[in-house]
Amino acid sequence: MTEELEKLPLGDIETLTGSLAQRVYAVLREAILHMRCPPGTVLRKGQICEQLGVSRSPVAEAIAKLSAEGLVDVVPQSATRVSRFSMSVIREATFLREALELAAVERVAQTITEEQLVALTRNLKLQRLLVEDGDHAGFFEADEDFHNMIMAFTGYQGVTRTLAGVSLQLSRARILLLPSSDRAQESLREHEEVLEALRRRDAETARSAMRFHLGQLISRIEPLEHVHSDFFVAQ
Amino acid sequence: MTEELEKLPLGDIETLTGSLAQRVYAVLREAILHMRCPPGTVLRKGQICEQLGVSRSPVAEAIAKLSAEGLVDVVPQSATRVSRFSMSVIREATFLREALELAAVERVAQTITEEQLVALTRNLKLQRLLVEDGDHAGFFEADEDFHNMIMAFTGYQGVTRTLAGVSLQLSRARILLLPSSDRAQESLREHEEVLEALRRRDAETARSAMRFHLGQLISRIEPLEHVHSDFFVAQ
DNA sequence: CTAAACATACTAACATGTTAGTTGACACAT
DNA sequence: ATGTGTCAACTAACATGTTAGTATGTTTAG
Repeated sequence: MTEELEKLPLGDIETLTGSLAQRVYAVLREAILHMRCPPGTVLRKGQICEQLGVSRSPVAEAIAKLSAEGLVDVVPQSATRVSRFSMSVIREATFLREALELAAVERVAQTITEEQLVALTRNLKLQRLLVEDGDHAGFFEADEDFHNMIMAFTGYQGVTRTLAGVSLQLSRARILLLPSSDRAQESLREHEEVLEALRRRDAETARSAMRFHLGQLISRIEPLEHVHSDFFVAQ
Repeated sequence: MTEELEKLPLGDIETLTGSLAQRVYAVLREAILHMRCPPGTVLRKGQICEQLGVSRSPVAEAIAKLSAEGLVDVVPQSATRVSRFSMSVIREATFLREALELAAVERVAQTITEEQLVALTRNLKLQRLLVEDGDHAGFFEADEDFHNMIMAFTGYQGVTRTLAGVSLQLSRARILLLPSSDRAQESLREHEEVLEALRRRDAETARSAMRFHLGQLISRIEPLEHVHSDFFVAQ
């Protein structure tokens, strides 16, 4: 038996700024969200320290933060694991995300400026190009940008951040959907309907268009529980 | 000059459970939320360690958590202060709270059971008694219970927790309103209207009744910026 | 052969020593 | 009197030593 010392697939800490603890947090979070550390992976403090070349203090702080966000499960005195998906947590996140995005789009419909409409229009043009090129990953990003822009247009700086925190698990699960992204076309169409309603300052229609659009995600995530059953908690 | 060694008004750590870090966090958080450590108070790690009889590690972890929640501001290498109120943060929290509570009440209107209606009715009876007794603090609690019960009735366990995190600053500011709580009467009336709509399973009316009710708070908080200007950040 | 008890190795949690950045006071030049 | 530079004291951030709880593998009793 060769003692296989598996290295964790972590990014480089040198390229980041901020305190050591923040950088360690960013590296771990990125690896978890992009599924390079799949659910169930055991994270050992000692190993992380060695690999990143830092001491245990900043690592402990980073893990505490990840634990608060629900990205890792800490078993006291024993082990730390990347948390598995839980359908109930995902359904909850869906509810929260819908609540926030609907409130945002309703408000933005009443306050949106010409410049903001131009920016959204430009983003949708980009989305169209990416769909035509079949660039799934690119579309994924532009899609997130579209939603984030609307959140930002509420004028509340922290709302985007709150949404990000709330729907962390959702974003993580979304990555699993990337390979089968034939939905981009429809998604684009739904985005256009939201924008169309915003152009007309029609809050009610914007709301229902967004509600329909967001409703598509959960029905695409639910089958994953069986496809990737090892990523989900036992029920 | 007598060297005044001001003790922080912290609760006792012995009475709590969980890891040391969790207990330290709970003690600090409680002192901040109840304004025993008013905004601007300087928290020194060394002092906290000495007073609670713990080492710096758990204190550091606790402060990191409070910092993430925005209850304290850490100035790197220098000092940690209890954060001051910021009207823009409060307005943001108001927006988020409204988004979540409206979504919740809308959903609950469609799913509420008889037992849940009974529980809410009982809570409102209690509220009425407390108003008649002029027990402001008691009403404050029953009021929070009412809202939390509705959140809990969504069936999403984490939603109540998320709301609590989101409207932390709001709760803190609400404490300042306690002395002048002649609004309890009206507040009770508004609660009754929400419950009435829930009884009829009328989601739309429940939503607008809740929206009206929540809208009252921000207009009562805004004047505080001038009354307690030392608790707010300079604008 | 099975199950329980014990020993061992390993981990997170906690305590404490060390480093480096910030602040504020005071001296000094303008 | 005022603005600037230096320095000392203090703080959070980081590193490392220590403790205690958990899991696992082995041994031993039934």
